[in-house]
Amino acid sequence: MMLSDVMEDYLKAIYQLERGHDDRVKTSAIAEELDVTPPTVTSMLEKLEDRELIDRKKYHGVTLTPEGETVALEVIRHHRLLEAYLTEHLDYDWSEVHDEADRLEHHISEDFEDRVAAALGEPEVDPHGAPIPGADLEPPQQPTGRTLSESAATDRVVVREVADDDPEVLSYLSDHGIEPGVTLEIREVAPFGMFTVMPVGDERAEAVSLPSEVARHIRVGEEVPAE
Amino acid sequence: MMLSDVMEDYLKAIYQLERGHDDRVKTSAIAEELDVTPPTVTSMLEKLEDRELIDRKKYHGVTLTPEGETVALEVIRHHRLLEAYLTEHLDYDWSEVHDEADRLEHHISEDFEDRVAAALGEPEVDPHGAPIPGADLEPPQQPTGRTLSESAATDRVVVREVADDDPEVLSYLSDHGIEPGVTLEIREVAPFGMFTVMPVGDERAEAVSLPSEVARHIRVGEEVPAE
DNA sequence: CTTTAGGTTTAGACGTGACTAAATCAGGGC
DNA sequence: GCCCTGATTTAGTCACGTCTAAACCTAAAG
Ligand SMILES: [Mn+2]
Ligand SMILES: [Mn+2]
Ligand SMILES: [Mn+2]
Ligand SMILES: [Mn+2]
Repeated sequence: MMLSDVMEDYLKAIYQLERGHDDRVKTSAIAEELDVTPPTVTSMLEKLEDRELIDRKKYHGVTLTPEGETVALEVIRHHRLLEAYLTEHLDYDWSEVHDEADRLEHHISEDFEDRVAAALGEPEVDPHGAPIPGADLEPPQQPTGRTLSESAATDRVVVREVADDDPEVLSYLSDHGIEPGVTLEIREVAPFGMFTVMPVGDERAEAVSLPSEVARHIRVGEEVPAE
Repeated sequence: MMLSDVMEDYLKAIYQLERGHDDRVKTSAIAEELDVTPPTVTSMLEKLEDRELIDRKKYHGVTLTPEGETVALEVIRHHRLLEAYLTEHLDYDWSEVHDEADRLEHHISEDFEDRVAAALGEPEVDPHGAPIPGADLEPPQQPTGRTLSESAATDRVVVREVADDDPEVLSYLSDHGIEPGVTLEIREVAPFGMFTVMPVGDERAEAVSLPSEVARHIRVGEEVPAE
């Protein structure tokens, strides 16, 4: 089955929207995600349905079939391995890798995928902390923990994942010491959802305030006691 | 100017056919090179002419404009840098890199190009011995020397470039000790154009016979006296 | 139960890059 | 100098992925 890169992007988008708890994914959600109009999405969904990559109920959204999910996971594996490779071996900053990976993900061979994975030592997470699907293309388990925006003042939390693709936001965060693995002390939660946090362990760190749109994309977990 | 990857492939093909001494490049030559039908080529040439990337005289072929040549050189730089990177850093054999590079060349950013070039130390040739255009995109000078098929028996020559893309042929050649840098002793030139050569300096090397189609793609130069 | 607003699909169009079949041109042979 | 063969272009078609405008369905509000 030969799929265009556009089809791959639709399947990836549907997968990610499904994980976002919209268990049936709506036309308008896909249109927004991929920045196309709803009629465009409808016609693409018809093609994906013909190929049995999605289940569709007219007017009531779609879900991926197992085959569709496998394709999506393959694309996501490519994407995240590329992001990891670019930061590890080509000196990219984590804020810069997304767009490059988003184009290349459709054009690398399975051989390339294997070699990149080997060069990295079969990594389990990408530079943003997102899990990289294994070569078996089983769905990685849903990340545990909560988002920063669901946390309370005075909590101490560890950043697990920063699920944002905007380079501006990402480089702002890393400039202020926020990246996966860092411990944060939550100083204040303002009523309009502004979180003020303080990276722990860095002498020169200062408190940073993050609006809820940003806090919502930061997944955090419990602080793990030093082993 | 936004160019599709298909347009880039046409410009690259025209560039390479121009270097092959067809100073005006014919529709049929491009069709053959890119494995499409002549009417397909004609309609693409009309588009490239509209964008002033080629000069076209109906029924009499095309030449690249300076702008078209720059695009072609950019694509070729991508291609050859990728080939070099894949062999140097991802453990590919020189016989395997062509197809991978041929797809990726259209999808990497200028930033990626720069980082790959830096990681390789601004290399001047790709793994097949072909010159890599510089970042300035000036045309590299035409390679000097002659092809193996233009050489005579008893000559000792150094392989400069193996200008073949077929992985089967390339891995056959490297299995028999023939790759850029190797010195060959020409043992025999059969009347039907079969060249029998012997790699010098490798104990276990045996003589290899190469038909003229293969010998024509091997560029050789004078043996350089050890410095 | 009816209305209506908003989301979805249908209808019709367009540009790209490919094809086949048919018309046309150019250059070599006579 | 005319003819013919082969290369090239024209003409018409198709699949893809996108769009806008219009029709249609659903579900929530009244
Ligand atoms: Mn993509
Ligand atoms: Mn990522
Ligand atoms: Mn290519
Ligand atoms: Mn090469």
